[in-house]
Amino acid sequence: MAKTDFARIEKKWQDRWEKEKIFEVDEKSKKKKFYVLEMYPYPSASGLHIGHAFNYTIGDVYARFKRMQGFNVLYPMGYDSFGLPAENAAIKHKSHPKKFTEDAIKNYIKQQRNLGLSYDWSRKVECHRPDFYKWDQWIFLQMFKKGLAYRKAAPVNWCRKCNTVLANEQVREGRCYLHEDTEVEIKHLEQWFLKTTKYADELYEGLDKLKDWPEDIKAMQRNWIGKSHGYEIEFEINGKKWPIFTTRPDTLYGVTFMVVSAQHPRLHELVTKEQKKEVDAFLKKIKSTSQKDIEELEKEGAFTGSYAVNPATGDKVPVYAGNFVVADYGAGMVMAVPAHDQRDFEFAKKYGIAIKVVIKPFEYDLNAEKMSRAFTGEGELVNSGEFNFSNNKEAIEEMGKKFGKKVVNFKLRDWLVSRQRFWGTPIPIIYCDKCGVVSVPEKELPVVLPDDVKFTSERNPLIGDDKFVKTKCPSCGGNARRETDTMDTFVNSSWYFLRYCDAKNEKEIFDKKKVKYWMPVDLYIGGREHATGHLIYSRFYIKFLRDIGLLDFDEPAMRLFNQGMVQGEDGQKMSKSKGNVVLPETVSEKYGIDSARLFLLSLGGLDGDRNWSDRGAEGSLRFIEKIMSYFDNVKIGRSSAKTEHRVNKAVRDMTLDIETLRYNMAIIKLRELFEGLGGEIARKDLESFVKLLAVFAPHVAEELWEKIDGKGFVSLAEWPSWDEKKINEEFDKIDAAVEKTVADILNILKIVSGERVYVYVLPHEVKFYSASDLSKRVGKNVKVFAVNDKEKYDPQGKAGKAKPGRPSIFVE
RNA sequence: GCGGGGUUGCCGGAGCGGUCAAACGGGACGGACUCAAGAUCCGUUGGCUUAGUGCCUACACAGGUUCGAAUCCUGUACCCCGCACCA
Repeated sequence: MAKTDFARIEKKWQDRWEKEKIFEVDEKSKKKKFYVLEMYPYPSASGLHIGHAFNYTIGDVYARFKRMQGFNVLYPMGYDSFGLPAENAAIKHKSHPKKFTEDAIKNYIKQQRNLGLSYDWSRKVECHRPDFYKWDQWIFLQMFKKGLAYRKAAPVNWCRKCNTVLANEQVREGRCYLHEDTEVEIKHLEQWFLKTTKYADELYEGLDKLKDWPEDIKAMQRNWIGKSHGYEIEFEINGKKWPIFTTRPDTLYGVTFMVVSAQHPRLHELVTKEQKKEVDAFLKKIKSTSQKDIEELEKEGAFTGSYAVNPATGDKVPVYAGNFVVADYGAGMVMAVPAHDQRDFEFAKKYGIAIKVVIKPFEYDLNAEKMSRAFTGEGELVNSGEFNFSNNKEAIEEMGKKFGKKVVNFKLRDWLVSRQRFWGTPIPIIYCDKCGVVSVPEKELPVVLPDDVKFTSERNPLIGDDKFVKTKCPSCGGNARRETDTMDTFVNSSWYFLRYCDAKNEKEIFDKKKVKYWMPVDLYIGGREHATGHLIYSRFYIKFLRDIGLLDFDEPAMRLFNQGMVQGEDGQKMSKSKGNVVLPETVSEKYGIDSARLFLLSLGGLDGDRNWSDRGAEGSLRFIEKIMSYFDNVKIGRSSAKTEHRVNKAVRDMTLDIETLRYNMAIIKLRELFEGLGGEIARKDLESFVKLLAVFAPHVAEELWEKIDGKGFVSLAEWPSWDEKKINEEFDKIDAAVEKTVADILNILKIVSGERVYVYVLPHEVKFYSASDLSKRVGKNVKVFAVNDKEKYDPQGKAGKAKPGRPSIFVE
């Protein structure tokens, strides 16, 4: 289909770039640094599809652009190579996940190379390699020392398909993030956690400073961290103080019962002998309810037999165990005000608990007996002792302070990092009967995953591997055993971008000076799905590493960009089962990868979804082929003022468009510029055109650069500058005038028939009107005269009607 | 329920106070070239009207601000996406 042999051109330039190592960088440069990063991929066995190509092309264009602008650009690639699919494949084929992983990586590299991505491959990071995960373990130990890595028994999310626990961030609507059909079960296990909550407030407040992060991502993080201001109020139960968290102390006089979470660790303290049976039955019932039904779940509970003393009224109110109270939010217990909270209302109705109105709506009265739902609006306090008649909203602060204290609460939970799987970073911990939990000494790192283990679907093969498990206690030298859980793979991605700065360091996690030079990331590109996972974890890691003195900045990435999805031609998500997967190899073969890059980038804003389209790719191919044939017989000489205007304007506008990631706009301007090239062109202007093209279609641009004897690689050429003085909007007006004249002629030709067209132009405008161009455009024989031309043919005296920018026309 | 973002011509999608009946691409249609097809080139693609004009209706809907709105404000409807029994 393509006339040009793109495969040849692509290979030629990819080989040269690689041979000359032109994209490799170091910190010694005097140039200003720029760090472009794409989220590193999990190397899946199925390889890359065109959507990945789109993703990486966004970064590649930017890296090329900044490089040409004279920045020292760090643009690395690596692999998030721990994870379940490889382990599952190993189980299935009785092999080792390492083999699957490394094969997949090889394939990825080959594919990415074929996309023409300008990575510095010398900095490649693969997190399944001991030289990388050693530092995962090292960080873990630093956290352990500071008490930020800790072990606790807790209700945790368990996916039976993954055969492991999951972090909160990996549970979506009660289901496993990897298995949409699998409901997560709650188990009570002792697990390792990282104390993300230590930084909850900084993670929350820091979002305001991330000016160049998308609003929706920041909103999602705010939502996830869930900072809320409220009051802690103590209720006395059986002589002990039990604090609760509330945002509505104004309703305190309306509390008619309390609800403690069914998962509350101290629930048993509240259950009396008489009620034990009932509570146990209730707990058993909840356990068998699947997570998914929770949305529709009716509020249920059981009376514990205990009573709490309302600090405002001194009244004793019953304490229930309930299924709608979250154990680890606030205090795991709530005060219930059925008159003014819908959940409490439903619960009270079900169990026949008193409903006491304490807020009266301004317009009418409430009757507790007759209410069909809770009143949650604003009103006037009643039945509230000294606070009667005040506005409930205004009373919040005063009542909160009187009966409790102001506190801030977060939804964010500590990060559960233990995984009961093999293919992850081993947790560097040893259990000794005498000394308890002991960390592996730093000099013994890494704790390496063994190669010779047998995989079964039953359990983590490390458990049965005595060579791995049996060890000596570093503290007392006695017999001890290693932790067999590994870490969540999101641990690796929390800091991999730091390792790129000093990927081969064997002595330390990284050279502080190098990281100081490159970090933070200037542009980070990746999917929106990482909003509340990776993008929070990595922010947390940065803050921790800063606090132990390794870093001197607060946030990993200054600017974040979430690309849209590339769907199949049918508008559906690409998947093997739908048969709509588009592979970069196929595309390259048909259109050349440069056409594909150009097409994908020109389909609209980069953050929107787009459908692959063979037709569209053909359109881009046509454009590239036209460019190539233009260069076959371009006349290099002097540019007209108009050409200079066009080139300079395009350079100016495209520079801004690329800077702001509006590649689609830049490509349109490139097309317009090309359409306007004609006649002689100065070498400098022609070179500018190739440079503008080079970021989008690098192989073709290199080929053209060579053809016009450009110096070195266009990939390293200096980004064109523009001269504002050469930009003269008059030229655009003239173009518009010519267009208008064409339209006028065609309009007249619609009404009258004629073969010869005469155009009469004011003398100083004659040079803008080319008879041959006009003839071609209107498909008739056109003659152009100056109005003062004595020789002109003008039988009807039309010439006199010509105006500036508006020639007169005669057709016969 | 809370939060984020949308709604533009046949389609995708620009435009973010006048120069807009609205970029660019795709599709469709007409023409040139050709024995023919393809490729390429030119044109049309809201309606009426006209020797190159003028007018009407248009950027989800309804109002408002303004000399002037697809663009700003308010409300309504619909759509997409996150989070969600968070007290």
